[in-house]
Order: sequence, then structure tokens, then C-alpha cells
Amino acid sequence: MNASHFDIDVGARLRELRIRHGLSQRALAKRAGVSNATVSMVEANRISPSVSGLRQILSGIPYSLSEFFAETHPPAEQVVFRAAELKEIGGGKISYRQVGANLEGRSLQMLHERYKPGAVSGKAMLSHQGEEAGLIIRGRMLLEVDGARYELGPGDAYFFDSRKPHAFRNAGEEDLELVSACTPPSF
Amino acid sequence: MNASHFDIDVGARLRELRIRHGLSQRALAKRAGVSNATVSMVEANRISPSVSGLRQILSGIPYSLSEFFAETHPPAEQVVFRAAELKEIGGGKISYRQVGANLEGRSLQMLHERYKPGAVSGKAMLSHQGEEAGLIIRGRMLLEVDGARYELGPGDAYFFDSRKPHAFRNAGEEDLELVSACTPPSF
DNA sequence: TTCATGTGTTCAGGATATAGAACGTTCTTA
DNA sequence: TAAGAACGTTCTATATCCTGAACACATGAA
Repeated sequence: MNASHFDIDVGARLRELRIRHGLSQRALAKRAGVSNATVSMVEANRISPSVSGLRQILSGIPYSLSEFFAETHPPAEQVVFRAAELKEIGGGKISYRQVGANLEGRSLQMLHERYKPGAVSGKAMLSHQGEEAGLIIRGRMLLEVDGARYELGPGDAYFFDSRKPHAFRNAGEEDLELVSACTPPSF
Repeated sequence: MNASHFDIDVGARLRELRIRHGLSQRALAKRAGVSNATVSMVEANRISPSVSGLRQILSGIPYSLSEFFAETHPPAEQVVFRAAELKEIGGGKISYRQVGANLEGRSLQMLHERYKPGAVSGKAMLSHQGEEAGLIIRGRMLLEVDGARYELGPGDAYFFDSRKPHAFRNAGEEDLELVSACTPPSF
């Protein structure tokens, strides 16, 4: 289904979190209300804890199951991206300039977008969960989300669930310029 | 620590996913290589499956543990936020204007930021995992990430892992204006 | 009706996780 | 040195999960 099923190493992940928070196995066990032996064996992958058991262990850090199983992203390398080197994604009437080079494994995507007058984009229905937001820098935008229409000017912004059908249009005579962000990356 | 620990209902979640994919308990059990009794009891929350057991069940859908435990966000309400109604978060020399009213349960946060000359902000060490990105609209910014310093002008952008220590400073004589996004929300 | 097939649930026994107490090691401090 | 405390690991009885086989109910066909 979704890519990247590099089945998580529960033991290693627990150990990593515990140590990052400066806790010993016994300290964590005490805070969580479980035995230190359990923590030890879970970390060594000698046993596979029940979901409720793992939840209890994590409560001592504290961490939620969602956070525990959230994909771990490799650290970012390049920090600053000059205006000239922003990667051009679109072409023609719409220009998407992406902040960041390789978004593989990232949870955030930011774009510097330019729409020529009359340019339209958008998606009918969406694949995966996510959110997107944007803020208008220059020009006028006509936004349609889930059937409703809005006209936005400089300083105005939007925020919605990516699964809703949506469309963007340059509603003015000059170029439309905006900064958008979405999670997770859609390209 | 982080808010929103509405402990997930494992049984209900599994049942929801199974039915959404048009599978009976037995069909799922067969594909996953477990007994139908297990699926039944897990869905009824009569037992709390081991992590490995749950992983095996999910392999029949298929679903990863990450996807299974991913927070389900309530649908967004308001879509458009006028420049005048963007919620002001900071004060004084730095103004943060947040896109979106209530970010509880959201994974994305976007800010329209203004720094007066000399204004500084940033964090030494970070609590939780996440990423942040930004794009300069006006003015000059001095960015420090993990010890390295960069000067950015209009159109320039940044992207880094939130856990790295970082600081922002208005390095010019005029106001600094930028759009930033981070995940997950830090306020 | 009667049979066949589908659904989800419940039961008893073998497999596995967990608690509590022991173990061996590595420090620090006297 | 030795004593003490902290660390992670290992042992054994008990609690829990998980299977394979029944169970009860619904639907559709003959």
C-alpha cells in the first residue's frame, strides 16, 4: 500500500527514546509501573510486548503510541536554499519553487508559487491524509475548497485538510505570488 | 508532554480499517495468517494483542503500525483567514501571526512573521521531533542552525530539523518579513 | 422447509509475556 | 582494597495472549 514499510525495531526505538530522556531501565519502569525486566527484554527484542503493555511503558517517558510509531526521518543536510537554487517543479503558467532538495522521508513541504493571470491548479480527491496552508504575498487568488469559494488578497491565508477537493486560480490581472506548505509532501 | 493523548481504541480502529477494505474477520485472518478468533477478540478489546501480533494482523490489509497509530485529525472548519484576523501570538519586536485558529490535533503550523531591526528569537534545544521551513519576503535575516550561520534575503529559504538548536535575527535596518511553517505545531 | 455458506462470538489448552527476585558487572567513595 | 549503589541481564512462577474447534445467528438456494 503505502511505501516504506521498514518495519520498526521496537526494542531499538524504545531504548533510543529512554536514553534520550536520560532514564535508566529501572527509572523508566518505576515511572511506568512495570518491571525493569520487562523493559530490558522488550529493548532486547526478546519479547514483543502487548499493545497495552507498550502503552504503559511509554507512559513513563511519556510518549504516545502514535509518536512511538511515527516514521523516523533522517536528519536534514542542507539548511539554506538560495532564491536562485530553489528547485523549479512546475512550468508554463504556474511555477512551483520548492524549498529543500530531497524531501524523501520528510513530513513537511514548502513551496514558493507563482501563478500567471488565469492559471488554475488543484486536485479533485486526495490520496492520503494531510494538511495544507498558504499565505498570499502578491496578487489575488480564487480558492475553492469542498465546494465553497473564497477570494484572497495579500496577507490573507488558508488552511484546510488535504483530502477535501480543492482548486487554486489567479483571479487578478497581475501575477499571483504565495508561499504554501503542506504535510506530508505531495510530490 | 505533548497534549492530545486520547488513547487510541485499538479494537475500533482495526474494525474500521478492516470494514473499509471490505474484509470479513475470517478473510483478514486468513490473509494475515492468524486465527479469526484473534481478530474477533482484538476488535472487541477482549485482549490487547502483542505488537508483533498486531503487526501480523495488519499485514493482511495491509497496513503499517505507523499508519495504524497515526493520529486521526478532526476535520478542519474554517478555511480562509483574512490578513486582519490572523491571530497575533508574539508581541514587541517580533510579531507572529498564525494561520488558523485552533491547531489542536493539527500537524502543520504556518506563521506570518515580522521582526523589527535587531530582533532575535530561537530555541536552544528542542523537545519534540519536527521540521521547519521558511521563505523570506522582505528584509535580511541572520540564521544560525547547529552552530552554522547564514544570511538570507528576499526569496531565500531554509529547511531544517527542529531538534537542532537554532536562532533567527533581523540582520538589516528595515523590518524583516517572512512566512514560516513547521510540523508539528510548537505553540 | 432444509441445506449450505456466510457472518461474528465463545471456549479449553498450549504458547508467550510479565513480575519479582536473583545475578554479574561497572562505577564511585571510603 | 572493600563496600555500596547503580546499571542491564537472566531466572521461574503467574498472568495473558492466541489457536483450533465449537457455537449461535443470518442469508440465499433448492
